[in-house]
Amino acid sequence: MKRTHMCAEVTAEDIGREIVVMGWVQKRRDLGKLIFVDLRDRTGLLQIVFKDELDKELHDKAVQIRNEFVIAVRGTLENREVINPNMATGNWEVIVSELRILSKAETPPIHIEEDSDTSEATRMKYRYLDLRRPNMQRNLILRHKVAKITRDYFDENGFIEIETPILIKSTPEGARDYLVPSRVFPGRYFALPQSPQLFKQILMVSGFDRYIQIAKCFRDEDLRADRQPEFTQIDLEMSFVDVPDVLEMNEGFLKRVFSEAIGVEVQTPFQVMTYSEAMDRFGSDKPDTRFGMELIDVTDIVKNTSFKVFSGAIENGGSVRAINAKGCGPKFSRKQIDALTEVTKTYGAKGMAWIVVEEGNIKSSFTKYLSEDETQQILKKVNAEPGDLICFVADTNKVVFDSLGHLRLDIAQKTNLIDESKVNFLWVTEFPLFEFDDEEKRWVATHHPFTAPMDEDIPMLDTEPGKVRSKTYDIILNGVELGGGSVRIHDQELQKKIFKLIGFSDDEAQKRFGFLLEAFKYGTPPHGGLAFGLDRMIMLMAKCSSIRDVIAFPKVQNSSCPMTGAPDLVDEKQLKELHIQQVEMDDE
RNA sequence: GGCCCAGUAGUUCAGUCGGUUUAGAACGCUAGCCUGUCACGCUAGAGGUCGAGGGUUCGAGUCCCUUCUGGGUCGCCA
Repeated sequence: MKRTHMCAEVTAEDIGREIVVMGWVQKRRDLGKLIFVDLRDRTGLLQIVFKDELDKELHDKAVQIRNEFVIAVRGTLENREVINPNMATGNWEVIVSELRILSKAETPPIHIEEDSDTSEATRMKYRYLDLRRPNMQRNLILRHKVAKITRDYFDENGFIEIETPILIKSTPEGARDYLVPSRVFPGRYFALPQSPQLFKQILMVSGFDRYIQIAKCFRDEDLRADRQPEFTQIDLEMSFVDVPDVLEMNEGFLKRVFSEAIGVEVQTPFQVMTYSEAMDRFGSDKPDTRFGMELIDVTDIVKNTSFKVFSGAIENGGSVRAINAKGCGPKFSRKQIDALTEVTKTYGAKGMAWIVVEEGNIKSSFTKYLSEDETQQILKKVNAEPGDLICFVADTNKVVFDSLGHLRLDIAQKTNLIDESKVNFLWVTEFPLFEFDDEEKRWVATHHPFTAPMDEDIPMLDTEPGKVRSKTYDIILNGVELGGGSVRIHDQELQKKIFKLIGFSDDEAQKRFGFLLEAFKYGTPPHGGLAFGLDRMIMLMAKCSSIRDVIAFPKVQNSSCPMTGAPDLVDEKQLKELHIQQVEMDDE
């Protein structure tokens, strides 16, 4: 038998024709002398019918059919006696003349249906069954579409797709590397790439002008709902560009891919916000701009207050800021406000001060320590109205931003403040070039050591490196970091200066990135690029809450794969070839 | 490494204060009946290491300790 149609692709024109369809048995309804089977393939369902009166032998065979059997049927497509309006192919059915049971099936541990409520553990172990579910199939088909549109768009804009190696040299900064032992060189290791960063810059030196790759990347760090140890980036790099060129090209890409893949039309150019503005207004470098509740700085008002929690934080160089949860006063009990305090403590706050505004009265955890004037000034500054719940954190700026930024999201979620239909793209730009690493007591590159400083900030490299802004940009969608990149340094003298600032001696720089520095000696175009997290992009497009749902075979939280049992022990012989000896671990 | 949630039939769950003969329900599964079902229906039945180990107790699915598994999160992720 040769298949003529996919299940859901039959049309009215096929009525009366003999067709052959193949697939899995979704559901069997055995009425005795009449058996209905819903046959499923990638496209959907089609009802097939076995009638005892037409062919006794065929009917007896059909009695054996069970869920998830793989069968092939030949038959005639007919109009149904009773139409099912809830089914795409509900007008028709196949009157079967020939049946082949291609494969039997045991009762599956996962029911194949649109919304499974099966546990993650079972889904991961039986991933092949989980992937039979229509929504999982849709997710992976969407992923395929996005990959295709990506290649089309960048191809049309002069980008060349080039593969970079998976076995590379370890570069110590950044995330923990996955290592691969060398058989040929005892004691030496390849690393798996955390991103193709250095290779794509070298491709610019090679003159390819524009590079694109849908690249697998690896980072040996702990997992999250939106983080897997191996993940996929849409990675690109362009020559002879500055920041606006990169932004424009990628806005075009996002506009196109959202339109073609999911029919969502977005306006370009996107909103652009500097890092410093994002932190100030939202306490986050990836603000969700679908709602307000922005941070309000009350430091000036309480600078000289006798309330030590506030004045002490300010004396130590910190600040006091608030968010006003409009109308949330009556919605939160004391117990729930305590829960909000716990949220802020997660991010290092020592506590949270609050005011509930009532008609002609306020309830508060702290205003008794303030003067009447200070309280009134605060209420005015935060635009307090009856019904408002105002939350304050006083600490270092880092803790204040972190805790209030997350508290803002937490309250918005709890009170359904977020308009889920919004698609808010946002560029966050001008991240600081350096951060001070308290442990190592030195400046480290915020993005990576090849990121260019803003031209006008270059003079500050010598005086105030912490204030130097960089030519960086992150693309944020509804509070999720979708990607980021930068314009790179192409000037050798400037590069040397940066290395020096982050405490790399010439020797060290040579040892770590020598090949790149060597390449830069032979004529380097100005260049910059960006990488999108493909998994996250698909997750948001498919409205999933975990990237596991858009990856065919993801890892679970401890980075293992329950389906295959990886990672696993290997033969002693394999280890010997790789010059690896197992060391007994001490249990302490 | 820390904190939080969950683990009882193939699946999803209920199981009260530690005590009610044999740990229940729904779906699924098995068998029989059924000619227009599509949440098919009806009848009967099978199915349990209550994640594992230890402890407390006259008595543990229930309390305590340890551990495993899955999830969320902080740290981590240039």
